[in-house]
Amino acid sequence: MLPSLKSVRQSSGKIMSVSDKPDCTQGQSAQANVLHGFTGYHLRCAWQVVQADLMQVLKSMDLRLATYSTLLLIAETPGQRQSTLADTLGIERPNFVAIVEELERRGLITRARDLDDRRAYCLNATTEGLALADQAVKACQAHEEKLFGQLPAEDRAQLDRILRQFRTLESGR
Amino acid sequence: MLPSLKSVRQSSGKIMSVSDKPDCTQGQSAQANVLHGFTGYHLRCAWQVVQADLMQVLKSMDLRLATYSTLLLIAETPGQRQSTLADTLGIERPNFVAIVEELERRGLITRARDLDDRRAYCLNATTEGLALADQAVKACQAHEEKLFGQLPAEDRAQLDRILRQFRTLESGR
DNA sequence: TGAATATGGATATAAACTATAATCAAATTT
DNA sequence: AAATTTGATTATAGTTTATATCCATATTCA
Repeated sequence: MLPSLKSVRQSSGKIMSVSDKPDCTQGQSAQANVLHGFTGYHLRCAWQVVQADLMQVLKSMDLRLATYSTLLLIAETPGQRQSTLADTLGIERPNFVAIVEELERRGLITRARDLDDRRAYCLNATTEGLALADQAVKACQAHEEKLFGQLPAEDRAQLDRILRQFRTLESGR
Repeated sequence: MLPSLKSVRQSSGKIMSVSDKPDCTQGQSAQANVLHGFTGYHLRCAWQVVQADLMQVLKSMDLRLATYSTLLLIAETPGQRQSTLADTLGIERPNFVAIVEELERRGLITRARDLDDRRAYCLNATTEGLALADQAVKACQAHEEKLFGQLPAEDRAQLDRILRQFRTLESGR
């Protein structure tokens, strides 16, 4: 999706320095990267680190971020319709079809026709699905501990609080 | 890339409740979403908000996240090679070619053969490229103010500090 | 020196993810 | 009853990311 910007080289050179002639002085290694002045950049870097590890964890259960969050949501709120779930997850309905089909094929969820509206399906997790969801959540908790456990408990709590507040402020826009 | 999980519905139901028979009780609306217990989830949501707005801002200058960060890096560290830049940005070299070609085609950067290694190019920003980079940075600063300006200054500083520390801890792994 | 190997850049290609238009059946509206 | 809307689906295209291969130049080393 996006360049990862993992380890942006540091630069000491002046920002936006003009160079008329081809400048091939490599390894001059800059010290001040403008991006480092952006909170958004740090958010991105942090999420990238988390995502990379998370995808590894989920891969061991043959789950992707999309199938994981879908399975979890169905397990938590049984009986919901596909379109409702897709909206909740912010996934386009057409793209959601394949995800649901995969989960059903793997016996993790069931699709039952809604008696009140025969066009709609009601999605529910099977026993196996619930078990996998449970297992996945535990794995993700361990993953979170591994990643964020290094932060001082105080900072970790602050981070959570501030991110929550940010979202609250933004959603009311 | 991933489901956005924008507005995960809240649930009050017990987590992982088993449902043997098709449960079509819609709108039961859950209160406790396991995902809300994960810092990684909040990071993701926050980044999504920032990203969406950022892309809008860049779009007005006909830039994407990839071209924006590439242009900025070239402007800051002139004379670097393509492969070095690609590595720095975490972009696969083959995918980087099109990005560089676009920037060159638009007259924002130049590619000069390295005299020491005639296989390599040295990338430099043109005057127009530097101007656009400057403009883009200013636009992004405004965007940051708009988004994070609502947070208490104290929280904003904390957020920055903690995210930086997180990255430092993770990079030493 | 000359053959083997490595590297910078490019091409081709595939997989994954995201987005839009259109279809079908069932529901709702007028 | 006709027109419109909605849940689910199909078809399709655009975007991003990843891998294998190729060419030309550099480097290594027998």
